[in-house]
Amino acid sequence: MAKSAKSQFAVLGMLALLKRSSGYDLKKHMEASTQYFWRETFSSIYPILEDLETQKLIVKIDVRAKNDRKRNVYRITPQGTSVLTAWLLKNPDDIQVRNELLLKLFFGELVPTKVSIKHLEDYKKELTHKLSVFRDIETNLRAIDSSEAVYSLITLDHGISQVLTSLEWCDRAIKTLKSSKEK
Amino acid sequence: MAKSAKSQFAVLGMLALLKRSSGYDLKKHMEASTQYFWRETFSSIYPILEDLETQKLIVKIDVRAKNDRKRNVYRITPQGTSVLTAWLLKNPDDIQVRNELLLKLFFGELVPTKVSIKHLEDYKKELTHKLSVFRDIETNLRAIDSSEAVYSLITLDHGISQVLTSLEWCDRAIKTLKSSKEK
DNA sequence: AAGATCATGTAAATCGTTACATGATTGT
DNA sequence: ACAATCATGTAACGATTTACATGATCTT
Repeated sequence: MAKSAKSQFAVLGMLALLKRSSGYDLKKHMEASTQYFWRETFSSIYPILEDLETQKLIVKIDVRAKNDRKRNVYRITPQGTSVLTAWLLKNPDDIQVRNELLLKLFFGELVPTKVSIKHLEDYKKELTHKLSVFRDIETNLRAIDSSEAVYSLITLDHGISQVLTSLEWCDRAIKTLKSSKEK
Repeated sequence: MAKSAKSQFAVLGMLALLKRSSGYDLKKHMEASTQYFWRETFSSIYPILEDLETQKLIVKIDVRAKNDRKRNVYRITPQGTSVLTAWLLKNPDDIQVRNELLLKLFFGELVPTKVSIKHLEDYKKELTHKLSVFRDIETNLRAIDSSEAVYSLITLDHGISQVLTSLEWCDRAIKTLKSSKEK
């Protein structure tokens, strides 16, 4: 496996959780769970599945139950599990963030104050939407036995608390900009 | 300029703020200010400066004051300013996040609980360090006239509040994992 | 004299996104 | 019949990171 290959591990891990899945389903599951901290596209998933199969970390299995569509369903192999586990044990690398909003705000003195305020207000809308999506996911997760969803709830809690903090920060920033404008 | 070219705008914007700077100084300034939400490497900065010069968005200026080292100092041109401003007005794209810690936590059920707890505790250390760096920067910014540093303070406030929230989240997550372990 | 830091770059590898392409099946 | 969505891929491009490379100047 390549040096970094984070996408490969994302796919391998999802497959380990799902037990058996096609590339298509994998994507759909990620959209409903990891979307806000990790996403993959079909264009990355399919080649990765081939790669993983070549490395014998996963195998294609024949499931063609009653009138099922033709699709490539995979499961993880023992080798795959051990490669995945080794990665999970390693201390995660630093997240390299690139926040375009913050960059534009940092350059704020180069444009009228109202531009920065506009960006912040647009961002608030996004955050509010995100929050409602998170709340829905939370409701669904709490409906099933929450002890089964411990890890989902932890990552979700991260998302919710970050969003709430961001909303408060937006308000503070808007207030600061409005008052600095008056001077 | 290329379609996205966010790095180019980061360089162009820094140059606009600094009035005149070499690639080297630009990098140093970014390390002291935007590092936690935007970073560039020398390998990207130098080619970008050449590019921007070719496009006449910046010009090399001759500063060779008393025994100064030889270095390429640039300033932004009027064209550069207008290209930069146009970009600053545009609504920033969504941030595409990839958080490896959250991904590993999401896969937490595949490894012993203590592994996830370890990751969280390591992360807390990082966050604590980051917080102390932020506090130092804050002290320095408040020392100079804070009305001059509005935009720096806003981005810094973002960093500090995110870190504080993350620390609280870590504690909640660790607590949850410890209690789920007992069952 | 030596080590740190200033200062600038090139080349290769890696990685990720976007656009393109195709066809089957299901629901209305 | 038609639209939506299931399902899988390829190709091109764009962007970023890492490794490599070099030499000057400053500090101790």
